[in-house]
Amino acid sequence: MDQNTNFHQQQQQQQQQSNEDAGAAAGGKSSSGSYLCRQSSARWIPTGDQIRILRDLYYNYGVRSPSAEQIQRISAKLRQYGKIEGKNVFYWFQNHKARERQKKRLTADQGCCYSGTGEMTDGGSTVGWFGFETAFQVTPWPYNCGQEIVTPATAAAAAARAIETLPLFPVHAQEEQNMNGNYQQHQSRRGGRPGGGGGNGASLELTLNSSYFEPPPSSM
Amino acid sequence: MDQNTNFHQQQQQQQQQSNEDAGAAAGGKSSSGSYLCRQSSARWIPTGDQIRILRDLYYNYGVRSPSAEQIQRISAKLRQYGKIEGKNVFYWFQNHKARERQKKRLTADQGCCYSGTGEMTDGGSTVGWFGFETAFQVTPWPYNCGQEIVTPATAAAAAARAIETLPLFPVHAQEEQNMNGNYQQHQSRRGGRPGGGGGNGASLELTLNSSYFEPPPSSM
DNA sequence: TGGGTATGAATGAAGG
DNA sequence: CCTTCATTCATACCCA
Repeated sequence: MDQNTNFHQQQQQQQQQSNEDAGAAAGGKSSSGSYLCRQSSARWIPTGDQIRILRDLYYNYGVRSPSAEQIQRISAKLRQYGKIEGKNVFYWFQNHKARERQKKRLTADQGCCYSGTGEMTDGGSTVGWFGFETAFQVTPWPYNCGQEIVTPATAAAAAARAIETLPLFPVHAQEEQNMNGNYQQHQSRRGGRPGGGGGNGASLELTLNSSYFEPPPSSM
Repeated sequence: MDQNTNFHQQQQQQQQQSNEDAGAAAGGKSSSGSYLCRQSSARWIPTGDQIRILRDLYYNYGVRSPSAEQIQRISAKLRQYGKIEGKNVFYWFQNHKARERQKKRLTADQGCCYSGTGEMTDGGSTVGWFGFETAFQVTPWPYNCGQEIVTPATAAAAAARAIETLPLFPVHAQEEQNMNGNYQQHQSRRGGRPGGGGGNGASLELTLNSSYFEPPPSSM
């Protein structure tokens, strides 16, 4: 029982131990197209190493939209760590990029700068979102008004060479596997006073129709 | 030990049978003896008011997939009732919609169970992608050393208007006594997730551009 | 205490 | 590209 041992990683690299997953590839997918029961993983479940590499390519080498050949190369490479297809790599980059943008879009925009509502005091907590983060590198996202991923030019330049030869460093795998999980959202006092405190029901009706049109209270 | 002492929030209308405002009392106590763990719970725990509003938007106003701007607005609004981030709102709608659908599907589905589809024997594994890669042949090297990324926080003004003009809460916000009778969610607790860090250590250096991979998907 | 359920969060895969 | 769907994991929280 790990009770509070909070060291569980946020990320879930579910199964898919090593290359070759039981059944799935072995033609086990035939029979039963029933949606109710998934006979085998219909979808690719990246292994920790695969994710590590992909993330490295993305953050350290600036790979964002690999071309077909690159995808082939990458997938071939990653295949060493588990079953994978080109489309998986393709989708991975697409999703990763899209989500990064989405996150940005959802976290800050109009206001530019945090609002002094009092709750948002924590700078880092608000940006938990996906918690992407290279295992080693850093990609300090300029949250807030920032609107760009830095990715040092060096890395970009290196990317060119990287892809061609795809160095891919020897993934030093061990220790932390929670590359993705690490966000610490302190939502401590979210309930500063939730409705319960004192008969919320009634007070609610007014708040909505009024504020919705106005800019956030105290924001900006 | 009272590990978490989760005093997150009161209210947790699982099945909102009684009422959200019911257990609101607890709020307010700050800092419990909990150490070692962000008792603040890693995940967002909506307050009764927040849920009420979200549900109202969902059921009474048909909001199902709010846009980024709407999400921001909504979250700003809900922030009055407790800490919340844009992603929370985003996920809330996504989950709510998905689950409603799933439920419906599960209950109304039993009649048609096809079994027998999946004609795709084990063959298409690696190549089930048809000409996908070919289609992407278009850009050999999209990323020059410059990291494109266009400004995100731009074209959005138009969409923003949507929510502003939305009817949004006339004055009565509640009464969405949810007509759901019983929830019957199946849960396939399959667990798993091994691999994690353990073991690779394979040196990953190599040269893909050589000829390790199959010939480039140059047109099919 | 443990099981069960509800639900937040994450992400692969597509659709448009 | 952006949005949406489906699935699954993780966890809060209830109840027996």
